Amino acid sequence: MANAEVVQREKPAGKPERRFDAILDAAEIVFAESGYEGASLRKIANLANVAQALIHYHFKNKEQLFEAMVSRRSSAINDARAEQLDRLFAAKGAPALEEIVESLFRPTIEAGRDLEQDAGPYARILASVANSAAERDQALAEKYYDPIAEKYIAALQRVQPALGRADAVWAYMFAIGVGVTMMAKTGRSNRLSDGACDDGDTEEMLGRIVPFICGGIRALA
Amino acid sequence: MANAEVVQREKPAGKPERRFDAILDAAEIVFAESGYEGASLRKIANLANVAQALIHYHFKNKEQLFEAMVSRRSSAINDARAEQLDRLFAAKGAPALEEIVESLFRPTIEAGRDLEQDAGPYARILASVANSAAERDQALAEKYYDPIAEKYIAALQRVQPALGRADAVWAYMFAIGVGVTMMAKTGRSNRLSDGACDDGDTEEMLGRIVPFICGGIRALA
DNA sequence: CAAAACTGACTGGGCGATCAGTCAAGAATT
DNA sequence: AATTCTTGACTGATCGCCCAGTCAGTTTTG
Repeated sequence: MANAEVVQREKPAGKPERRFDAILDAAEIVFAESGYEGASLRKIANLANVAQALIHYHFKNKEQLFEAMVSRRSSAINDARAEQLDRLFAAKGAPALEEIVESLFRPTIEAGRDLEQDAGPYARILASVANSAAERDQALAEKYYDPIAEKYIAALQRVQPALGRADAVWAYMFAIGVGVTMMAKTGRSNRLSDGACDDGDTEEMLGRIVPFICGGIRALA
Repeated sequence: MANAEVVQREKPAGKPERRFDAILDAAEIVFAESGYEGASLRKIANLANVAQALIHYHFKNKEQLFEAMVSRRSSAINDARAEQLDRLFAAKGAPALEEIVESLFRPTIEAGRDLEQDAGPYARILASVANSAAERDQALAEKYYDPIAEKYIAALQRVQPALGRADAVWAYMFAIGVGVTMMAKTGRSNRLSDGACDDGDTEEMLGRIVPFICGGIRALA
């Protein structure tokens, strides 16, 4: 899995929409609500209004469909992250810690905007991949998320020079832990607060997550 | 599901080990490594050296087996938490924030000690339940973890009076987010740090998690 | 000897995957 | 300009497998 390249047929750029993307959109929704094992290719094909065999035609098998879906979203998210990070360091030599942390989460929130109004189902998939010890999920995390993680760890050390390399890694992991859990929007905070803490209100949530994480990082430094 | 009581046969207390617990132990391992959907009763029965039908005899079906497993561990963990929390407030009127946060995590770490040396597979199950939006998982979180959450939210407000109710709920959610992700021990921090940050070394990890979370909470207050 | 613990054989159903084809559309041939 | 050819997109039917759950019957235990 780790070394298996995703073989995707290239799709004609501006051409009249193949069902390729429709399958990925459906996969995102079904995988998000049922998990990898719980999701069935039948449900995905049905939601995409497509014969089940077409999934195998485009993506070979379930595992590669899953990877193609992760690849599509993670590329969009991590490109946006890298761009924001570069811009922050280009504009001023030393951006605020808050700006870096915010640039870590905002692209994930906006990743699902094209499908629906909220952060979308992908955040839940991300949460399950990030928290899973399964070989398949770890391989995906390594392939699609470790490179950007390196950049953020370095960035944290630049703006908080008191932070050792190990502490910067811990800090990054903790930050991802908070972010990923909250983005999954389980509705638990709403329940525990009688509605006062709405995890569907991403702006309000981000307004608490960012200072929390920055406070935590400064405490480590 | 939310209202379905778990019907468990009571087992004779000190009696010669029924296979009841052997099934739960096996379930813990198999559910942890494959998730709810991915786990099969056949694998569990096999690991427990038991006929598959015995699982149905003791637990009725897969869902109730899962709940029984969560119930067993969460009771042990949350009883220990409640006890430590009470002791902290009984000993001195105002315990340190650090002590409260530590009492939140240590029982989870020690929960798997009887099965093997490390925090055990249950932490991974906990992570998947906590981060899942599936109705089944949310119902379990509400039933088995919301009561202790209330206690911790109140405790946080007592030692940090500047913290409003909503902020205390956010703080608790963020703390759980960090803890649950890190306890799942995916090995990602080891990979990102070239071994410097070992998520298997629970003591070292806890030594970073506690100050991080306390720093975050103080930043919110 | 009765009740509880436990088993092996079985069932129906959903699963991922395969395969032989249909179909539309652009390219090549006439 | 009308034709056949080629190719990539797509489908319906089907296969074998593994799943959760059932049940009639056997063993163990108090």
